[in-house]
Amino acid sequence: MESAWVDTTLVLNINPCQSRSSKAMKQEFVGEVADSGVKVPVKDESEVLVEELNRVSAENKKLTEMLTVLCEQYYALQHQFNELVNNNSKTEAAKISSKKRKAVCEDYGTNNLIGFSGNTESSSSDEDSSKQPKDCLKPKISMVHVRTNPSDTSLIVRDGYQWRKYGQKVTRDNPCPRAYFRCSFAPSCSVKKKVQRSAEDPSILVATYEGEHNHDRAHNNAPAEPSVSPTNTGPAPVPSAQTKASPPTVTLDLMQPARMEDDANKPDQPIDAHAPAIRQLLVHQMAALLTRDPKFTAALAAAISG
DNA sequence: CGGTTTTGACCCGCGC
DNA sequence: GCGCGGGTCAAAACCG
Repeated sequence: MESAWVDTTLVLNINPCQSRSSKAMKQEFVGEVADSGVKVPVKDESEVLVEELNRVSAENKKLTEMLTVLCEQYYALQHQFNELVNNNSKTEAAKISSKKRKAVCEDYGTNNLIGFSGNTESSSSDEDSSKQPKDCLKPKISMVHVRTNPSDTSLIVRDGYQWRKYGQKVTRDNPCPRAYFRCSFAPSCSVKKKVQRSAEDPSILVATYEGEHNHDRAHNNAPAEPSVSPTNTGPAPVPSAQTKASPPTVTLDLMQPARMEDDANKPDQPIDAHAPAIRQLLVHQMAALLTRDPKFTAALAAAISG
């Protein structure tokens, strides 16, 4: 993806001059002259158009601002959640098994939440305690659920790190293949990542991270998805801000709104130094996704002009 | 040409 | 012991 900062202003086909053919406009003028008998100055019409253009531009700007605010809130929530997860994980970091083979503590079928569920090995949830494998003591494991476009068949979850795919397998419980990735940025980094589509909802990618990165993100200025904390011990959850393909609705998979209250109650939450860049990237991505969808732009243009 | 992806083969743990 | 299935290896293909 391009790294350059791009204006996030939505380019919508809402220019009244373009939406109306010149022929139609001529006829309109002729009709006005014929009906009233008084020539309507072209200047007035152009003023109306300019006014309309300004109004649409203001609307456009407002939408962009709303998007930015949304991204900020999303980032703040994600940062807060990741910190909580990391704090909980440190208490259980001692539980590391050298065993190569691990039973996978994944429950894709019951977990449809979009977002980040860290440290599934922490077994803090009592519902899994009964069926938890006995050797489920392994390096830090976390899961990230990412909503993607269902038509997108790639198993790529961009999280800011550099991954090298080393295998793909079709598992029994899921017709979608599972891809295996290894961190290729540092040879000493043994973090692995498994990515598989959810069996229930193919639009959801489930990424399972094993291990901890012993390095920073691959490229700090790279157009990667915002990592919540550059020195995070776990994976960086990916903002799932994809547009739904078919309906002209936009689904932003953000955290529960109730969490915003928690965020407001903790003003001393440390803010990542990369936050502005991340926000910009988020806005950029969302805007790009939205503007790429002709249905969305058409619907938005209709809504604004209507 | 070097890094990445693909893909079939192989390894190994687990259940029967 | 055997078969199954998940995970990994490694050679070939691909790509910039």
